[in-house]
Amino acid sequence: MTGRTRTTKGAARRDPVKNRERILGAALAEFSRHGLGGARVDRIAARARANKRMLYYYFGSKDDLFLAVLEASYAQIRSAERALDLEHLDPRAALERLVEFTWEYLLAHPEFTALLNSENLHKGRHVARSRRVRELHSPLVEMLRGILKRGAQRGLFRRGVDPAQLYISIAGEGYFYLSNRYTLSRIFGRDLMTKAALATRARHNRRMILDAVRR
Amino acid sequence: MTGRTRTTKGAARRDPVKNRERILGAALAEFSRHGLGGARVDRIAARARANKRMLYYYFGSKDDLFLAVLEASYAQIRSAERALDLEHLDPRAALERLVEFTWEYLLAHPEFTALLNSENLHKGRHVARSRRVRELHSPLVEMLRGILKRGAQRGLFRRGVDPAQLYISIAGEGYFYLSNRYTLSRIFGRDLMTKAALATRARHNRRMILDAVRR
Amino acid sequence: MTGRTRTTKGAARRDPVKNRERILGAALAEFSRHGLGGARVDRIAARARANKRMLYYYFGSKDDLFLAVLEASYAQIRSAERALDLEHLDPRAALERLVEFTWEYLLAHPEFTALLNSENLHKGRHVARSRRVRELHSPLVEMLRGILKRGAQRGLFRRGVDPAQLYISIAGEGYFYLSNRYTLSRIFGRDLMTKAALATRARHNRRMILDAVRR
Amino acid sequence: MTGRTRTTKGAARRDPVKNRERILGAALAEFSRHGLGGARVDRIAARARANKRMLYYYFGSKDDLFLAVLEASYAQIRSAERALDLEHLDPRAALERLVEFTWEYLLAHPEFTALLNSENLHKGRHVARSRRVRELHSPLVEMLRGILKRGAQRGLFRRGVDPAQLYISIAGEGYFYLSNRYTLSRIFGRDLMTKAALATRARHNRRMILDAVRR
DNA sequence: GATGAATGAGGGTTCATTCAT
DNA sequence: GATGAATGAACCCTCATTCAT
Repeated sequence: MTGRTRTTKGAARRDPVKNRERILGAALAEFSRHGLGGARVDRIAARARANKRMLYYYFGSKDDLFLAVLEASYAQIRSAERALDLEHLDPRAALERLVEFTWEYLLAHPEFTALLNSENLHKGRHVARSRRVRELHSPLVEMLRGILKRGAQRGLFRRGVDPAQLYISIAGEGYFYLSNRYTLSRIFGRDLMTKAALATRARHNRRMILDAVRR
Repeated sequence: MTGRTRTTKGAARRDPVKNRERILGAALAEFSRHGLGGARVDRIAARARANKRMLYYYFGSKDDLFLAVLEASYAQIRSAERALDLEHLDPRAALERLVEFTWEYLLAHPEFTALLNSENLHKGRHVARSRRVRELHSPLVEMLRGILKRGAQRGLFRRGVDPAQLYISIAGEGYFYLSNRYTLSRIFGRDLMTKAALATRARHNRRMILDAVRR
Repeated sequence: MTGRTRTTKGAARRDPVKNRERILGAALAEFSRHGLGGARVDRIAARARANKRMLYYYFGSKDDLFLAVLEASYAQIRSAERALDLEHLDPRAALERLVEFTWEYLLAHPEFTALLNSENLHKGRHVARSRRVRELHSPLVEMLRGILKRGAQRGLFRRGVDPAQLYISIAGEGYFYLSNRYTLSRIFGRDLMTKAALATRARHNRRMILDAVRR
Repeated sequence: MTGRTRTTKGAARRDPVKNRERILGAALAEFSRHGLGGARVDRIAARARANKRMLYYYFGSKDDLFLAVLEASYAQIRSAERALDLEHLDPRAALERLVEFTWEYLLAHPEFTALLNSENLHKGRHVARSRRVRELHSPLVEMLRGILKRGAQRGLFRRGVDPAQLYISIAGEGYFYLSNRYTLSRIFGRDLMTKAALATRARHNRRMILDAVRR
């Protein structure tokens, strides 16, 4: 008999924080792989090495869990965006960096795209009740506003570009290509996800956005 | 055949073609509303005023039905694309028309977007086994190639624009905005689907694409 | 345009007798492979290259079809039994021949065994309503009676052997071995259906029966 | 633990062992009555006063449940066989006892016969994947071997009788008669299951087997 | 005789969730 | 905090059968 009276079985027991996090991670994987409708509570619990009951204990319901996953995903991308340090770059370089960041984030986080598609399929009914998501507006729009302003002042960019519209274009360039990777690859008859194809697309994106602000 | 009465109970009986079509239409609605995983076979049957068994009689399985819906949707947009008559327009007008068409099609057919998202969530496993989808490549790429060529010859456009990449950008501009309408509206704190917002976006799209080919 | 106005498609159409027979043969295969409960009307129709409706046209129902199959199977074995010509053999040889015939028939017609098992699972409810089956009593019992009598008269066999009981033993020797071939092979850990194993069993059967009538 | 009341609704709740056993018992009844194909999961659940879901919780699938039933049935007969105490009996009495036991077991447990028929109809595909069934070989063969040896040593039985073949004959004598009780009764035109008929058959069996080992 | 289309009931199975401990 | 056992509704699919032609 040691001081431990309880035998744990692999997963960290009696560590609520880690348990919660493991469930959240498992849920992210499941929801992004199968969508909200196709996700299975059992699989989430199994993947998290947690009791199914715990899932309800921590999150209340499948829908609430989905929202929690969404919020965590938004928080993560916002955090990454905030880490961008563009002020010291010249406007063109800053804009390029922003385009690259967006592309690379979507490329590295296909779960995020999948999650957004699920949420929009359900008419945004989860984010609608989330104050947190509402507050997690992207800092990129404001960053863009600053870059555009600096660029215009220096005569590099044309005036009158709407940073919100441009932000949507920046995201859209990557989003459509990456989210629809399978159908597009099938229709074009070639793999859009090869290294070469991705590099080509990244170049195209940069050019598209820079051309959009050209004088 | 005279006008003999028919004892039907709502749906047109003994009209296989129409019954099949009704099922397909109901399935399109259901799949685009709830995704593949969330779609319910019972609801499709009910909406089609058909016996649930008929659905399997005609299509074999839920997955096969989903593929049939996808194929029909692709066929429809391809048909609409083919109806575009751009050769007689000057290159700039032709390009604008093409951008407008794409935007308007996505706007008018949100089911198509939803369907594509579902299919890509499932890694394109349905289109992968469809020869028909493979053959239904968009004529827009070739149209674009022609427009770009004419524009370059006349000195209106720069040379070297890849029509496939540009096609993806044209689609992407509208796709991201419309597909993510709910989350974006929530995050921006304003309705992106008002008449005014849509008009603004349409203008932005046209300009983006025209700027991309500018010399 | 030839004299034929109707195009047939493989199966002999407009030949009711053959169609009926093909259905019966397909049903025999299906029922013996899957049992009454596991048999599928669709598979029978497909195997018979017949329209499913025809099956009902000819036989009325799945149960009636099962009975028809049973009756045909009984008729066939009775016919084979009747073809046995044992009168001119000496009693021992006649008895051996009868044992061999029974063993070989069961070995060659596993469907018959399967059918009987199905029918007995259902408490004989099909044969109960069949006058034909009632009338198709085996001639073997009478043959046996004759053989036993001749053998006893010649002092070869003991008196008082009940031909009905002996008939059941003759059948039982083979039936249990062959009907339970899979479970027995599994439990004994060896294949009971090899040529050698079958020969050994056949020898054993003959000896068992001859020993049973020994003085 | 005091005598606190429990709110159950008929079946003993929260007693996994008993619930599992009740399901197994209900499944045995259903499978032996209707065969594997004809058995209904709903009926099993109803008979077990259990939720249909529990059946899958405990056994995984209908097929797995069928195997569990088979294994339990084999275990039961093996246990009964093992309880036979034949060593102290003289060889002839021991052999008679063994024949009687087999006959009486089959007579008392028609479900076992029905189960075996079902399993063999399906080509033994369940027992094939069961290690447990493989290990549950009958002790009767070894018992028989001992009896035959003792009998031969005392000059009561002939030498060279194969205990495995004889075991199959012992079982076969009863199996065919009892398993085919309905068809045989119909064909013979008399009830084979009356007390008198059964006694006659039991006598016949004993004699058959004893004659088979006679010198 | 023969056919494709249609049907309602029910098949086995799985769902998200909650109970009792 | 944590767990195995339990639940009813609903899932996709298939059944034997019949309709209209």
